[in-house]
Amino acid sequence: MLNYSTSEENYIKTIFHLQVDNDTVTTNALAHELLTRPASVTDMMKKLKTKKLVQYQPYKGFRLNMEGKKVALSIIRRHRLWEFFLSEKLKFDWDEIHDVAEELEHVSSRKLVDKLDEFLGYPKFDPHGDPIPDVHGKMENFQRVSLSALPFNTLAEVCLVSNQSSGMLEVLRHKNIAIGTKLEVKKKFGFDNSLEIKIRQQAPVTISEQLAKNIFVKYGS
Amino acid sequence: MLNYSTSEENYIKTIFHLQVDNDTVTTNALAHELLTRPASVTDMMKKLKTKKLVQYQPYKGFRLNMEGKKVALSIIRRHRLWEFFLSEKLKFDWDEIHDVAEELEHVSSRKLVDKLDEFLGYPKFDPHGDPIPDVHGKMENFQRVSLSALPFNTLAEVCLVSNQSSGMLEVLRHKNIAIGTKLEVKKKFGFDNSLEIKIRQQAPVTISEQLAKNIFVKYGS
DNA sequence: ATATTTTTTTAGATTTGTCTAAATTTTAAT
DNA sequence: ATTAAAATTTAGACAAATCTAAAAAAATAT
Ligand SMILES: [Mn+2]
Ligand SMILES: [Mn+2]
Ligand SMILES: [Mn+2]
Ligand SMILES: [Mn+2]
Repeated sequence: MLNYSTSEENYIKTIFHLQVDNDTVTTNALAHELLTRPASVTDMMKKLKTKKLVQYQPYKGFRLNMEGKKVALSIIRRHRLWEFFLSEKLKFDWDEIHDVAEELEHVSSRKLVDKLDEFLGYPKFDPHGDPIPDVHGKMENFQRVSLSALPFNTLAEVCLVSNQSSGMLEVLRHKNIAIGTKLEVKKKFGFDNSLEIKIRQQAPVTISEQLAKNIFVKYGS
Repeated sequence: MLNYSTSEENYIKTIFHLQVDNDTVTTNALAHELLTRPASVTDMMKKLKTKKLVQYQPYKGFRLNMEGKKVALSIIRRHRLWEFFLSEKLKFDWDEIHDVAEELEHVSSRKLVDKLDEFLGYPKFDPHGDPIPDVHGKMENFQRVSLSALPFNTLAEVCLVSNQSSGMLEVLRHKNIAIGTKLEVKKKFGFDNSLEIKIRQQAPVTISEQLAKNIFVKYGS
């Protein structure tokens, strides 16, 4: 895989994210996302086309091709591994890691990334719950977050309980929650950050903030 | 402290290293060191002068001023902390760390560097034995390396023994070596990498490779 | 179907960092 | 003191990445 400039990488990565939702990516959308001007996007699309990373016909929008997606995944891999490092090892707060990772992701030594991955224990998800691509670009196709970070009215499945104390297990059994349980969050009470959740046919249940933080769910396509 | 471009930082750092030996740094020396052309150096010196980081009069060479030195030290701090990280945590070989650190040093988040420093346990020396500047730019003014990395005929002082086993201590006592002993390496036998060392008035002694690797000495201005 | 608005592209300029070739200054040699 | 050589600077060009303003194309509205 060739080396690309920081600017090229930022374009490639952002196209990747945009084309998940929108089949074909528009000049304006990309310009808006990258805080740049449509004219700059057009210039870059010409360049990425000659480098055979995107399909692009003037006025018709663009998409990454196979090679483009491979490059994008390797950038996303670096970004999320660094985010994990910053959060897990350096104890950064969640809201501080993104901007730093945005710079670190452009240090492109293959060996660095793979050794970092090993050092971190091959994590599968970054601190935001987004899946981390492995060496081959493969990753889980769902998000994994704590219940307190799950968007409302989104069906999700319990996949992990971080605190395994007997007290925790007791309250889980009482509320009818176990690995594999499908649920959604209906409401949050700002007073104590407790959540009202709904499991299939059952009546709504209330969950404390502490409990919610220790229950991890997966959701998404 | 302002932010500087990668290119500016590489110039600043290299001037710092060159002006240790040479009182005033020349255009050619810097161009040679940075693998660039003298004309490019002149251009950059004009810029660094307007940014008040160097003293520079055409044809007279240049030096970093106080602010320039401060910036240089913060770049060297980042460089050496990352080298330590790569070697200590990611288990890179010594000869692979420099090029990667050359890139990582330009990620300038202050918080990142300070948290990395903390994570690493505030190391005082990088894997090459070069001192690491602290948050305030202060550092030891000597090198610390294992005896096997000490240049020939350089007076040095034993300051650390990494292996404290009784066998180790026995052989050290027998050879009259202790913390504070002043010595120099005279010769290396390629066959088994053993070293001939000289302690003050005493007759020369031979030291095995294994032993040499565990004895650390300090030397330099 | 035409006119209007929005989107996208082109044309031309700018900034940063680099280069080569030529001019200038300094240093060294005769 | 001249002359030759070396070091440095200037002049002018170029590539990368960006911008503004104008032109062109596509989408929308009447
Ligand atoms: Mn992120
Ligand atoms: Mn980025
Ligand atoms: Mn560097
Ligand atoms: Mn080093």
